[in-house]
Amino acid sequence: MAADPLSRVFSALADPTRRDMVARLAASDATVNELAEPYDVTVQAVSKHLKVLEDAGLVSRTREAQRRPVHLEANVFDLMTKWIERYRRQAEERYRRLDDLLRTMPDELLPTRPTATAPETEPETEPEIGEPR
Amino acid sequence: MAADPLSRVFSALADPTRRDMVARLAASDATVNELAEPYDVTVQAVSKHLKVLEDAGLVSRTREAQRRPVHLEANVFDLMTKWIERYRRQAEERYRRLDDLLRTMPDELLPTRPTATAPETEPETEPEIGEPR
DNA sequence: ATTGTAATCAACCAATTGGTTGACAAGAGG
DNA sequence: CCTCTTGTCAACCAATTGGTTGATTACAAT
Repeated sequence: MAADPLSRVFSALADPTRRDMVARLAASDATVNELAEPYDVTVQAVSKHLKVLEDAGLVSRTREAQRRPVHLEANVFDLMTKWIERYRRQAEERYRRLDDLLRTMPDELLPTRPTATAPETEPETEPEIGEPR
Repeated sequence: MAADPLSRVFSALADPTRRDMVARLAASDATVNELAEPYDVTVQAVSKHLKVLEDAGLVSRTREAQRRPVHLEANVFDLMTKWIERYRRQAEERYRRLDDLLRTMPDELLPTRPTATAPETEPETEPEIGEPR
């Protein structure tokens, strides 16, 4: 159960049952049994799912008598949206630049894609990347 | 390799190597060998990673001579952001309502959390949830 | 003290995952 | 025609995952 935080969050939400639990927890806190009720799996399986969500920081459990109400920690969503928006924006910026280039270029100069990386469209800036492995 | 589209996208991004590839593809298209270069795994492993990204719709390959340049399809990000934003907003809305309630409630009426689901803070609307499984 | 309820722990199992090596297909260029 | 480059396919392997059953912990209530 190693892995960086971002991987844990993405991985936790890669399961439909877990996503459904998150969706329901967005409406209100719930106990493990309440959460387990709609699914046709054992309570133990749901408990395991909750452990995954908890390890990802998406959920917290505050013990209260013998019940352990589960609470959604929605702020962790920011981790993902930040990552996604960063590269989405970068890709869009890239399209915009390519569009500009094609629009201002005389038709007879349009290249027939000599290689995959057209030097003009890729200024080779930003040597740093997201996560170096 | 079944699973719904959303699960595939989340799952594809749950791997650091795959996320790094997406990050680099946001800057420019690249061939499989170019992509494989920074990582100390075989080209075959990278090819497998690309298959996962392709199945998730995050990436497309257009064959071009014997090279197959890989291209990022950034629009698929919307699938995730839509899902995330929906429940993030719902959770925030819930906090807002709870804050309002506590602020307008006379101090001596504050309950000692009799059960996890306080009826006043959870109007029981919206019986439909994300994905019923 | 006994019983019941809520939840977790432990061991096991089948399927999936991320990696490997080795063989192969498809072009490009001599 | 041969060879090199680029990439995939196939079979295998260890580790992880999502599920099960059975036992156990921790309270509450009778």
